[in-house]
Amino acid sequence: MKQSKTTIHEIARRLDTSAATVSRALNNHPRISKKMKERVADMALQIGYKPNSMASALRNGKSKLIGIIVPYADRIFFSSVIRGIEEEVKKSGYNVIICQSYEKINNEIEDVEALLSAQVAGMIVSMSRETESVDHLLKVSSKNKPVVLFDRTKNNLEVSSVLIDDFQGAYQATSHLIKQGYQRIAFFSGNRSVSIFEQRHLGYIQALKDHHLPIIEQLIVNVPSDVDQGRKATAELMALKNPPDAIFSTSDFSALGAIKWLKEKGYNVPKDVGVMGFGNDPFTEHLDPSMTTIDQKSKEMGIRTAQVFLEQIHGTMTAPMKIILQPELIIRESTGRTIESKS
Amino acid sequence: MKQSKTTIHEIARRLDTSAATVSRALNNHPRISKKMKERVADMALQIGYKPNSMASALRNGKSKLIGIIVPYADRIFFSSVIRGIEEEVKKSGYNVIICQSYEKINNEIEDVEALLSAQVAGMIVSMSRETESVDHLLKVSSKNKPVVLFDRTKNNLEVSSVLIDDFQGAYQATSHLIKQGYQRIAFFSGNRSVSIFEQRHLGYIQALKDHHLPIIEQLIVNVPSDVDQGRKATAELMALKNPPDAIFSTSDFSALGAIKWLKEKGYNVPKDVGVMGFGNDPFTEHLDPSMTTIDQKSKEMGIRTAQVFLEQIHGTMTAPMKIILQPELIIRESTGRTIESKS
DNA sequence: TGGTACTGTGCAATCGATTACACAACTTTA
DNA sequence: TAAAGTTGTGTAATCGATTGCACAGTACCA
Repeated sequence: MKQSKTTIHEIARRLDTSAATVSRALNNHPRISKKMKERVADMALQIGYKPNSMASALRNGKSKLIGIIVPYADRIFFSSVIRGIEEEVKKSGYNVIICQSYEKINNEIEDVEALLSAQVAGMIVSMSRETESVDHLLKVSSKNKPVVLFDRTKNNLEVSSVLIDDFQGAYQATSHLIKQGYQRIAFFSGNRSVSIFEQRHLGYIQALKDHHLPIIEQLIVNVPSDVDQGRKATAELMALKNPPDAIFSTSDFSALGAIKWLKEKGYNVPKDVGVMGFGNDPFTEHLDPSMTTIDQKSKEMGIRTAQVFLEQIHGTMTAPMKIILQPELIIRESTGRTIESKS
Repeated sequence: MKQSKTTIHEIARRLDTSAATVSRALNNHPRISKKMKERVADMALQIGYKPNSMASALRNGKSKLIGIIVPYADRIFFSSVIRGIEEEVKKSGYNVIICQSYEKINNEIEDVEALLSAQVAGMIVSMSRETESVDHLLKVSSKNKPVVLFDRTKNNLEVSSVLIDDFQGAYQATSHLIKQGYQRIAFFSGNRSVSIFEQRHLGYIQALKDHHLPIIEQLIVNVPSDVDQGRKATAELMALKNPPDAIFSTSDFSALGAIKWLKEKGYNVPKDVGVMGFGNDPFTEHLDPSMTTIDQKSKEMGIRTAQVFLEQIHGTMTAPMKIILQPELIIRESTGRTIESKS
């Protein structure tokens, strides 16, 4: 009941002028007198005027909303990126709409439709595992709305992307294990059809080659990111005639499974078997032994992704760019075998 | 270039009818003939029409956007609630906008303004620690937009809220410790000015009383939710003449600090000292010993919060309601001292 | 002094969807 | 058969902000 409406028309009415003048005054239009601008500003403050962003978005076709699509909002990597994005775009007056694909391409497509319907200015996406084609995203960029991918991307895409250097991460991880004296390093690959896992695989291979270690196919296994799968895979590996003396997992969760299984069976981690994860999930720090892993710079990734997005918006859609962040090796106890302590 | 515009006017033009008819047809208006509805539906499909939700929101004053304000989007509890909310409201065609307050009241107020400006249909909020007054939220509900609080709330509020029964959670936790044979149970309280921590404190006290154990003020300490603070507090408690034989922390993080300190100093957890957390953060499961804690039903809380919100929207703002969820005691190793094994 | 330039403001259309009201054509009822 | 009701659709206003165009008034210039 206080103030029925707080629109520019209301301000205009009270100031006995027109809505056009009020609008221009608020937008600091050069042809409006200083005095009028002040009067408008005062009145706006007085009646608590807040612009209706939908109305202006409708009028000029550009909203201040950014759609974000991630597989799951409660996975620490994604929520951390989201945090970074929100933090960064808020400065420019944007808000973020979150959608979850649950790793399903159909949900992802529906989310894109819903976000287009909501008239977002553009989208930031980390693709579902199922996603093969990117047609649904090209449809967005063809509407002149920027699309920026992070982490989960496809190659040769006409959209920008922000990634970490998964090859480097895996390379550093493997090299670290080698320097610690491990010789038979098993590898838990993820699904190699996903680009990030393929890159990690290549980094692992390259590190072995560069250190003149043989590539043993038997030690390379496809393990989903899951504690129990990590357990199972470890059990199988350790049952080999020539079991590995270290495990490098592309996922912290399967690495956790490895550590749990090894501890249960009486192996000493890291003395008997070294274990290294990938992701630097918060739990890795608190394990016993604490887990060596690769930090993916998730919050930084969010910030950079947001920056790329804003550049695309403001720079009237410059050419797509690809930003590659360097991951960080986090050395902890689970790989802490110095060369001399090698049994 | 494909299709310049896909609006109801375009459909009307192609079907040689009016936008009004198209609008009615799409909304299944009873006065539109079956045949026309079919023709409109076909054409809509053909040109890939998607309603402009901003235009309709502008027209009828109700958008399909819900604002969510949390302290941090990357804290597992909040991201988990967000996940639940998104999952639930998506079914009704709503999207969620995420804002972070970073525990600052000023940010929270700004977020409210931004969300109002974005014309959200209502808000779901978990208040910052700093927040004392709720005026900024009443402003929203006075605009006839529902506000639902979760977890962090204030009493005697004219808005709905969804909480867990913190009193019960703490009561169960304390009782569990007592049943395990612990006698001198220390309590890491959070900031008691925050309602949830106050409730947990009361639950702890009541459990002691009901089991005829003394309340020892020395064992009740205010410890922020933080690993190092937990360490420090534990060190101080264990230096007492009569140190505790168990610690119940209102936060998993300070409980973690306790476990770490105790292990480092050679105490056996749970034999020498039992430790119990609150929150069921994912890391608690993977510790050694794994941590007994209280699950806060975060995803369920999100779903229930969303349901309450939608009821308020659709039920033309029924009276504010308060939903109290029952927490769940998750028994793990860190309190696994059976009575007979008591030294 | 007539003409050009600039300043400050208003009018009206626009963005896309919705809806009260109007009305024509047809059907039913008395 | 005239009155009343029903069916199907169109007209135009509306939500709030923006902006091209018009125009009045003043300043400046030759």
